[in-house]
Order: sequence, then structure tokens, then C-alpha cells
Amino acid sequence: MPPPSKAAKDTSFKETPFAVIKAACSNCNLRELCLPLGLSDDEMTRLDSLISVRKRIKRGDCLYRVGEPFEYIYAIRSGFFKTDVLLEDGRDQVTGFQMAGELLGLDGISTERHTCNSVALEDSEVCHIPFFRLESLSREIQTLQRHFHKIMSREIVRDHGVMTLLGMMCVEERIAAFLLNLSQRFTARGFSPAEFNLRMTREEIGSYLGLKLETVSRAFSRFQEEGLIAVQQRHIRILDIPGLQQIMAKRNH
Amino acid sequence: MPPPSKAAKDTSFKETPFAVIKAACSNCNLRELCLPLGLSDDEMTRLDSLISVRKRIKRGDCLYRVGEPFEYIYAIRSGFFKTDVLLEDGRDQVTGFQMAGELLGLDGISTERHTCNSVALEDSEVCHIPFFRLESLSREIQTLQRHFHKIMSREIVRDHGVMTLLGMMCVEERIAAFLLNLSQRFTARGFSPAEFNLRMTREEIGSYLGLKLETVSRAFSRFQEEGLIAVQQRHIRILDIPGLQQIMAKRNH
DNA sequence: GTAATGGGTTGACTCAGGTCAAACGACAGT
DNA sequence: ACTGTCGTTTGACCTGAGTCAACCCATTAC
Repeated sequence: MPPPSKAAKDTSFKETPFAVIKAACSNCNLRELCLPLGLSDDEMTRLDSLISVRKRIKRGDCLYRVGEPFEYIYAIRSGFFKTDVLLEDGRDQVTGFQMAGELLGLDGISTERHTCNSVALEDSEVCHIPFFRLESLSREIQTLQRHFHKIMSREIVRDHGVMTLLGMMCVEERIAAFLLNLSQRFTARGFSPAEFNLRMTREEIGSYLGLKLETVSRAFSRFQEEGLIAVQQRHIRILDIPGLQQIMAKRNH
Repeated sequence: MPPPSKAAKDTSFKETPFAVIKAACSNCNLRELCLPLGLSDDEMTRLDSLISVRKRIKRGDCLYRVGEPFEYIYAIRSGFFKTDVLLEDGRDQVTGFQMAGELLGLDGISTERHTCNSVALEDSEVCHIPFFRLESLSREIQTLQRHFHKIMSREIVRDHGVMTLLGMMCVEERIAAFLLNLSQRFTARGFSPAEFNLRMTREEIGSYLGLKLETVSRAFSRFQEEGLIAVQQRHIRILDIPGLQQIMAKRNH
């Protein structure tokens, strides 16, 4: 069953698998979530002129990998990604899940090499934004500069949230926080707050939340027994949003 | 006993407790670690003109608190800080420890309100950098813009490191990573890599590393038994840096 | 001096989440 | 329809870190 999608209008990957499409912020329905937020028509055209490429990434493919030279940041036009870092010994930590309208690649600015891998969890499209040209343009357009800084700062704040989650929440709290976060982000994109498909495996959820896949599975089952959610494979229906919020609010002992 | 200090030249807090001092990057010995990195003399003077205030913060005082309007970012001139977020129920998570040459307040850019508390762990001095004026100036000075972006990105990468630590490392690995990180940062500031004073309590270390204070204490004791370090209250001597590195490298089972 | 206070250490016990193993279900390829 | 693969669920058991409690050691207040 397809996800309750609004923007998904069949993108027919089979026909033109690696096509390069002209990108244009000005007629992108994500512009209010993405980089161009707040720009005038004129300014948006200037941003358009810089974002020349939109590319398709197939499910399972990497957008970039650890160690690759940094050149672009990427705006997700459609689809779903994870970022992860892997330690020498094979363990890996998912550091985030990204969806349409969000930016990828900010980690690379620091050393001009990417410090994590970005993997498409479904067939996706991304706009390539040449970073150094973005810097130039944001020296000219104050609104763009400000918004870019806010996006970077928001990422820092988000990371602090994950640290809080990993540092001091129990299983139930982590899962509840995770589901509520997804719900809220789907909502912001015009999807249902209560019903969606997970794009990631239990193992990936576990890696993100610092748990083992079995623990994630058990938590889902428990939430289902308690009538908070209905899970069927990757399809999730949240039945009791306040109930999930309460799990996070109440100090559990 | 005083910390093995180089820059510490008695700052005599008692005499002028809240004095406001003229700040000047151009003759600051931290300029190569801090925001002005790579600026020409001329550019540095322009940055100076914007950083008008240097303030003393006493041990235990807050530089800023959650919810306060965001106006400045702060460069630590001397001293030591922690940032933390606290949940409604009283639990709190230390999100970082900051030392001389590092910037504080980047979290506030996103919503124009601070999202964490910044607390001095020892008597400290910070330079106030009016953020919106910094933005203006970085529209004019490309080097400054670039470096500021790198600093923000570095913070994101650092946070990913903490997520890795919290998500998949065991006690020994966390403590080893923590000590090596401090050692390396002290080294970058011209202090001994092997001998320093912790500025934070066991509880604060624990909060940062997602552990309880007893667990931190036990790990220190165990490392001491194994001859890796010598601990005496807050004074740490690292006896075997490769040994600590090995703890992180080897998959422990 | 003595007392009070705030870390820090150590031991005994508990339990949340990890580990290991088996079975199941969905889907893709033949 | 059959098979293989990959993800998911569930159970039984184990263990690493948390909890609780006692005690110690430094520092500061009186």
C-alpha cells in the first residue's frame, strides 16, 4: 500500500533513471520549508540560477560518503534519507533521518570533506546547491544569509535534542519522542499526523535511538497492546497522540 | 593546587568583579583558535570594532539561560563553561563543555531565543559579539564568513560524535573518549596533554556521557588500577594515552 | 578547634535493555 | 507455486549500568 501521499505523483524512476532535471525553487512547493524561505521573487530567481541540477537517487544509494570532498549541500526535493557514521569496528550510528525540504551535507563545511554517509531510504530527488556559490550569494542577500544560519543553528539544536534523548530517556520515551517527531514533520509537509509509513528498518530506528532492533520491536508491540498505536510492518497509525506526549512528560518513577 | 596554567596570569576577580574591559582580537593570544582565524590585520580591526565588550562571569553564574532572547554569541577569553538543557521533570543533560577560544550561543540563532543554559564552571571572561553585526560584517569579509560557517559545521560534527558516544559506546569507551578529547583540546591551547584539572563534577561528566556519577567514579578507579591514569579528586594525570586510544579502537567483544 | 556541606568512593543488590535463538511474514526471482 | 532473503516478532536468559546506602575527604563557616 502506498503511503498517504500528496506530493508523490508518480515520478516514474524506471524511465529516466539518472536524469538531470532543471531545478527551480520558484515553482517548488517546498520553498516555504526549504532554503528559499522569505526570499522575494527576484531573490529566488537568483538562487535558482545557482541550483542548476536536480538528481535522482535510488533507494539504497549514497548521496555522499565519509571522506568525499565537500562541494555541495543538498536540498531534498522528495524522498527520505538517513545519515550515519561508522566506526572502524563495524558498528554504525544513524545520526539522523531527513525528509523533503531538509538540507543534507552541512557536516562537510567544517573540513571540506564529508564526515558521514547519506543514504537514500527510498527513491529520492535532491537539488545540488554549490556551497561556495551559496556563500557568495548569501553575502549579497541578507535574508538568505539569515535563513541559512538559522538552518545550521536548528541542526545544532536538533542534535542537542538527540543527545538528551540518548543521554537520559528510557526506551518508551525514546520511541514516543521518535514517533511524535516524525508525526510532526509529516504534518508540516501536508501529510497525516497520525498515519504514515516508516521508511527505515527497526535496526535503523534502533541505531538512531541507541537501542537494539529487538528492543524497538518490543516497544512497538507494547505501545500497540496499550492502544497507543497500530503497527503493521512499516505502516504506523498513531491512535493516541496525547498518550504518547504523556509518556514523555511524566517522570516515570 | 592551581591548574598547570599558562595564560592564567592572576586575573584578580575580587578587585573589579563586574568590570567591562575593552576587547581586542588583534592582541588576543587565542585569535588563531577563535573567530578571527585567517583575517588580515585590517579585517581584524573591523572585527574588533564590533566586539566592544568583554565581561567577567563568576564560577556558577549563567552566561545565558533557556528562553532568553538571543542577541550575542560569545567567545570564551578564559575559563570554562558547560551548556545544559533541563527537562520539565528536573532531569538535565549537559550538552557540552567549552573552553577558551570556543564560541557559545550558536543554539540561539535558530529561534532567536537561547535553547540551553550556559554556566561558568570557573571564573571566566567572555567577549560579546553582537550576532546581527557579525552577520553584516561577514557579508563583507569572505574569510570571516567562511570561518564562521566552519565553526557552526564543526559544532554539528562534534554533536554527531557525542551521539555516537551515547548511542553505542560502553562506559570505558565513553570515559576514554572524554579524557582524550579534553587532553587534545588542552594541548591545542598550549597546556600539558597529560595533566590537567577537571573543571566539572563527576555528576556533570556523567550527565554529558549519559552515565551516573557513581559509574564515572568507578571507571576512573578502574583506569587507575590499570595504570592508565592517576586521579586525585579533580586532578588527572594521563599515564598511558595509547592505552586509552586502544580502548576505543578495539571492539570489546 | 568543631560542625556543616558538598563532592567523591565503594559495596551490595536490582533491573532495563542486550543477547541468543527460533520462528514467522512479506516480497522478489525463478 | 516454490525458494531464498531480509526484516520482524517473541521468548528465555544474562549482564552492565543504575540504585541505594554508607562512608570518606576537602573546604568553608562558625
